[in-house]
Parts: sequence; C-alpha cells; structure tokens
Amino acid sequence: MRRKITLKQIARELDVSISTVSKALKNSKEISADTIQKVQAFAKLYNYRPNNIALSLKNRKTNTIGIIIPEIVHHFFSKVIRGVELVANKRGYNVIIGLSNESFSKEVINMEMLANGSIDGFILSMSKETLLQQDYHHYNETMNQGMPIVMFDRVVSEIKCDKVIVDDFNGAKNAVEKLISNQCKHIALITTKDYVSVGRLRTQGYLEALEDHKITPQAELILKMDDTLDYEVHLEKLEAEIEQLFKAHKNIDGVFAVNELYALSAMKVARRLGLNVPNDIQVIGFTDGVLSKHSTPSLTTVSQHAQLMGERAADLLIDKIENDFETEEEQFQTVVINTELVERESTK
Amino acid sequence: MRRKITLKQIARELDVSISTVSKALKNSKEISADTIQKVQAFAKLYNYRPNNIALSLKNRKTNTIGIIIPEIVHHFFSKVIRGVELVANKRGYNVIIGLSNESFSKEVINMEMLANGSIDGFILSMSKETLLQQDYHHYNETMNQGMPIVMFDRVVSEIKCDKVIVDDFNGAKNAVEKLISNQCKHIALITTKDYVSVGRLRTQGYLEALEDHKITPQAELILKMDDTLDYEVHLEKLEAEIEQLFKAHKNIDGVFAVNELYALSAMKVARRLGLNVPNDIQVIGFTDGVLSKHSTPSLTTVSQHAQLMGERAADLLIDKIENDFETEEEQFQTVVINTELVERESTK
DNA sequence: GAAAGTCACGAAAACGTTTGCGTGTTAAAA
DNA sequence: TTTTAACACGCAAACGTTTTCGTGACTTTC
Repeated sequence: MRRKITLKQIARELDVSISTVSKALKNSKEISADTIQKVQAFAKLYNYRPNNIALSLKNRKTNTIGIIIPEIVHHFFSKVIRGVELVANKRGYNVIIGLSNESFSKEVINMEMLANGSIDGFILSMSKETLLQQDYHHYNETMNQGMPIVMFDRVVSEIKCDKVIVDDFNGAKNAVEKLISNQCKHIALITTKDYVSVGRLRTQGYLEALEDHKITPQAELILKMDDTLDYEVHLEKLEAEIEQLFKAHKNIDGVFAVNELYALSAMKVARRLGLNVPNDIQVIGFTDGVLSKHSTPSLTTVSQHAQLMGERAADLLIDKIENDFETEEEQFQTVVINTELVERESTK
Repeated sequence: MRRKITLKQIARELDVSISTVSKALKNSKEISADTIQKVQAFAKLYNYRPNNIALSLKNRKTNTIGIIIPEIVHHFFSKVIRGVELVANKRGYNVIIGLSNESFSKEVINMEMLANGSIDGFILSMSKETLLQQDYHHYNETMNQGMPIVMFDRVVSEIKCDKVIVDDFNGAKNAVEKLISNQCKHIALITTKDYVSVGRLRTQGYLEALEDHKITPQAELILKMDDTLDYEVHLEKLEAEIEQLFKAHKNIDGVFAVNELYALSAMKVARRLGLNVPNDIQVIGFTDGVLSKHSTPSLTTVSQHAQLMGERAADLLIDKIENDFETEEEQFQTVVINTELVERESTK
C-alpha cells in the first residue's frame, strides 16, 4: 500500500540530490556511470514513474484533450470518440470527456471545468440548446485564453476555429439523385427543423437534386420534425405524421430521411400500409448507425465516416497545440469529410 | 490571447502578496474588508479561476476518474459511461477514458499512462484478451500503489476489489422460464465460448431453468460461438450455423441468445426459413442495445441497466476515494444489478 | 608549481496553489 | 507612558518535476 515513489525519496535513499536522480534517469552525461547505474537500478526496482501532474504543471502542458459532446449513447458520437482516442493515444495524449446532454448550461459548466488547466484543447460538437440560443461567448472566451478548439459536425460559421464537417449537402444530393435514377418520381423528405445546420444543409441537397432533374419540389412532401425533445420520445408522433403523409400522397415512391430513426420509421409505416420496400417505396437514410445494417430490409444510407471525423479533428487539434508558435494571424481550416452512399436492400 | 491570469499576476498588479490574494478570494478574516473587495473585484474582472493542475499537485488529488473499457462503439459500454459521467459530474469529478480495444497490452499501457498521477481511481471492464491470458498483475500493482479500482460486468474472482455486475445467471434463467411458461418445449441457446464469465453464467441460467422444469438439456441445441474476432465479421458464419441448427432440429420453438446480435440473427434466419416469430419460434436476447427496440418484430430482451451500473460503479469508486482513512482491513463490495425482462413482440 | 580545464554533483528557481506562522502597526487596556 | 491585544499582511514551505548555473575536487598542461 506504499504510495508511488518520488524523486525525493530516491534521492534520500541513495544519499544524493534530487537533481542528480533526475539527471541520472535521463542518462545525462553530467552524471557518472556509477551513479547512473545505481539510480536506474533503484528506480526500476521501485517502478518509478514521473508524476504526470507535476510534469503538467512544470511544462504548462497536460497532454490531454477534452471532448465535449451532446450525448454518448449514440453511434455517431461514440465513433467520433473512438477516432479521437485513436490518434490521441498514438500521439501521446489522453482524452477526457464531457457530456452536455444537449444543454447549454451543462456545456458551459463542463468547458469551464476543463479549461482551467486540465486540458490543452477542445474537440466539441454543439448542443442543440446552444444552437438555438446562439450564445457562443464561452467558445470565444476559451479561445481568447489561448486554448484551441476544433468543432465537428454541428458547427456554426460565427465561430472562428478549425472545423471538421460532413459534406451534408452533397451527401443528401447524391442520395436523392440515386432515388431519381432509380425511377422515383415523388420523393418525400423527412427532416428536422432548420436550426440544426446539418438538417438545413441536407434539406438543401434534397431540393437541389430535385431541381437539377427538373422536378418541382412540393412543400407537402417535406416533413419537418421538431426534435428538441429526445427523438425516441417522439417516435409515435413521428410515425403518425409519416402515416398521414403517405396516406395523403399515395404516389410517394421514394423517401429521403435525414437520420436513421426517421428512415426506419418510414419503412415501418410503409410496411404497415402494405407497401413493399424497395418495390413500392425506396428509402435512404443519413447516418452512421447500427440500425441500418441490421434492419429488415437493411437500409441504404449516406455514411458519414464518423471515426474519420474524430481522427481528423484530433490531428487538427494536436497540430495546433504543438505549433504554439502560432503565426499570430490565425489560420483556421475546415476539413470536409466526403460522404459515401452505402447501398443496401431498401433501394433497388 | 492573454493567458489565464494567476494569483501571482493579481498580486503584482495590486501590490500585495500572493498569499493575501489567495486568502482574500476565500474571504479569510485575516484580510481587511477593503483588500478583499479590491482583490475580488479585480479577480472577477479578469475572470480568475484557480489552476486545476496546481491544485491537483498540492492536494495530491485530481478529482478525475479513469474508465477503461474494451470498446466504445457499443451501446452497453456507452451507457455505462453515461452513468459514470452523470454521478462523477454531480460529485465534482471529471472522467477520462481509455480504450483497450479488447487488447491486453493496450489495457496495460492505458492504465500505466493514467496511473501516474492523472487520476484518483479506475472503473474498468476487462478486455477479452486479458480474460483469456488471465494475467492480472497490472490490476494488483495499481491497487498496491493505493489507487482504487472498481470493476464492472466483466470481472474475475481472483481480483479483490469492488465490483458491479449484472445478475447474469438469474437474468438468463428468468428469460428461459418465460419461454417455458409460453409453452416452448425445445429451447435453443446461442452463446459464446466459456472464457467470458458473463457467457458462462448465462449458459448456467439457461441450464438450470430447463432442469427446474424437468426438461433435459440437449447439447445439440446449444450453439457456442467463438467471438474472439469482432462479431460483425462473424455474422455470416453465425447465420450459417444457426440455419444449420434450425434445419437439424425443426422442433425448436424457442431461442435464448446471450446478446442482441445473436438474437437478431436467429430471427433473421427464422424468417428466411419461413418461420414466424413469435408464432413458430419465440426469441429472447440479452442486452441493453438499441437494435432490439427497433427491429421487426421487436425483440424481447433481458435488460442490464447499463447506465445504472455506471452510476453504481462511480459511486462506489468515489466513496472509496474520499474515505481514504481506509480501515486498513479492506472491505470490498460486489453490487449485483438485477436484470429486467422487457417483453416485446418476439415472444407471445 | 601555478593556471586552466574537466568532472560530478548540488542549490535553487520555476510551474500555481494553500496555509501555518511570524511580524510590524495601530488601538485598547493598565 | 507602557503593556497587551487585535489586526492585516507577508514569508516560506510544500506538492514533484526539470534545468540552469555554480562549485569543489581532481587532472592536465606548460
């Protein structure tokens, strides 16, 4: 039950000074071979490891990055974390997580908790509440204190920082074009309200795909769900609305949904109405989730490469941290991750 | 771009000593009202916050807990993390994560990286490789250095520490009894090889349920999958084996699977063979996943209350950390989380 | 034999806190 | 006026490192 051994204790035992021990462990040539051997043997015996906290204080560098996300029980975010952890570890960093739970105040509190020396920089995705309130002061304050931030997925142009985003627009456009080339004539869109940037961009992609193919978008074919509440809660409401949509427009033969659950619900409702997927209706979702792969029929989706996003974000952040000799005139990058259409059984 | 302000800087600006500033901020009555007011105003203006690292060094306490898990892209583990984060945050702790990726060496490296002062204690679930190799030296070394460990889910009796586990045995037994009471006469089991303790316990629960009801277990109805490789990879092999099982034993009318994917595969194969779930075959899985809820038919499962496990583990760990005046004669607890049978459409 | 150089090590400062104790100034008590 | 007490503050150590610089003891050089 002995505590971890320190330089001071080694020094006392061996009757040398602390600095001698420190240097000996680093094979400094200031120290005689004899002493080096003696110190290293002793250190090994007692399994000496430098105290990270002391090092952090001395170097003013923690080798730890913070990641703030709205939710962790979510395939997209956990994949991002995996990516972050992967490169962080490879580059000698630890990862500390904070969950905002989609709440503005929890986001602020979490960031303040970590910003006071615990980490060297942030990777974060904005909470819905922050997006709604459009209050970004905490980001700017953090950056003003010299702490770099990399945002991913849910970003906002008002904040000047490095960003990693998915090409939502083209991802959506490609998906809808796929439906069009599969002979769909009446394509419905199931999306979120506009304040979530990704929802807006995906909607735009949908619209442009239609227009490019001389199809006039019909407002009645667009379902905008309010997802402020947890979407599992709104499942019934969602299904009811989709059912209404399908009944009112029996000619719908394609559906593009901006997330996995919406797409699955569409398939479920279709089945309930006696429609076959993909023969009567083809469905494409936008996600990195696990449901798509294992549903029946399995769902064609726009993959976001979440893990890659995490990796890129981590690299971006660590690069910035380690190039502290900043060119003063900050250069911020926005990395765009290309989506990929994964074709499964829900399309022809 | 000014760095965070420190006590020293405040002291210099206000022409007092560092200790005066420190005390003034704490409303010490050693300090005059005037000075307190002056210092606090200045500190507020510059948004002073004590440096966590310095505090950690001084107090020899980081207020951070480490969590080591085999995989994060997994509903069970991410729910556990959520639970841990919830109570950690509530009790003033941060959470730092390490992923072992089911590898022994990564587990060791991660733990060593964190054990050198970065955290006050560990919450962990063993990697499969560690379970296989049965090499537990790193756990014991960590604990010998005075760092408490709480294990969850994948535990092993050889390690003396606090534990949080699921009642795998009774969870499985109840599930199988449910099938029996639903008139199933020939119940198959799809499980993993025995080295994973949870798989073994669930298998035992299955066996005892049968025996309690005077049903003789048949070895041919038990499918033991090798899950050393990522199970998504083995999906095809899994389905093939299940198909073979179903074809060889056409009288199978119930299936108990030790995880979500096995259960889903069973349903899929059943459908392919023209069998109706739940009319011809009833299926129950063991999981906390999201697939069960959204599959068709939705899957009856044994819920593990993953988030609760995380919460209990965090409470246990923090209790131990804060009661450092340990009674020397260590008392370790094992908290058993009861499972719950969530009935959905895959059973009658 | 004196000057210069090498060797092996220690002292001390620094990172940013907290806190016990010492001390100079002023006000109250004798 | 002298003694005592209260007040308001500063000093210094401690947490565990790293690193610059200084220094005493030898060794070499001329």
